[in-house]
Amino acid sequence: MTATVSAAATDADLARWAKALGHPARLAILRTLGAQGTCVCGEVVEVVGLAQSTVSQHLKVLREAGLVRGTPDGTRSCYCLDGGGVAAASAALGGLLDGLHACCDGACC
Amino acid sequence: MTATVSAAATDADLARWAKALGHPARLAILRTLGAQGTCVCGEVVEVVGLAQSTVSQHLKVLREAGLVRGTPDGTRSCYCLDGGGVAAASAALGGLLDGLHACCDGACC
DNA sequence: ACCATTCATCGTCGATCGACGATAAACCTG
DNA sequence: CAGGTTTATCGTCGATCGACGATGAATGGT
Repeated sequence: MTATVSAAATDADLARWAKALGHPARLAILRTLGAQGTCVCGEVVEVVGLAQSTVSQHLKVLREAGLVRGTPDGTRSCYCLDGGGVAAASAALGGLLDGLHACCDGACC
Repeated sequence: MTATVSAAATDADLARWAKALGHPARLAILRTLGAQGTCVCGEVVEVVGLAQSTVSQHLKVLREAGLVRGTPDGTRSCYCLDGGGVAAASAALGGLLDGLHACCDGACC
């Protein structure tokens, strides 16, 4: 089932994912999309308590980072988590962080 | 050992960690610190190819995010990865991303 | 004691972010 | 077709980022 998670992630990819995650509002949006399965922008607007245009901007950032997919559905827009993107980001970030080992566990610094 | 990794990470913590990771230069710095066990700012400067003041700024960001520790060592500064911080960030980010499940695997969006 | 080295900080500059309101486009509904 | 809804985009504004050079403080070496 690990379809496209194996693509080597560059540092630019890592940074893009991390940057997209680096804002509380976007975390709230991701959680909202994941928890409720909510797909409608309007509901996200209510949950995060920001202006509709601001939420739209954050959704755009998340979409361009590949963490969220969205398709227009009539007058509304259906936004979902991009499972592949989330998995790739998780693997890449986890791999990065877990691959780091401190040179000295509290000894030298 | 893994003493304080269990502290509940807030969204603000998540965002701070992710933000600190959201820049290629800082990823390079982390990798440099991890790979070589390098502790001296000057070496990091050479590796990442940025001005010394810029690297110092990035190191400050990483330190304030809790991913790196640094102590002055004579005229130099000894910078190391903060194993606890890195582990906490990894656990928190991984937990967040792995806890998200798409409402529809490619079906609705 | 003097000088060289190393690093942190300051000031600056352009670029980007984050928020908002306003507006436009697309789409149902009556 | 007219009116209402939903969303994306534009323009704006202040704040922050990211880069640099210059400066200063602390230390080590001669």
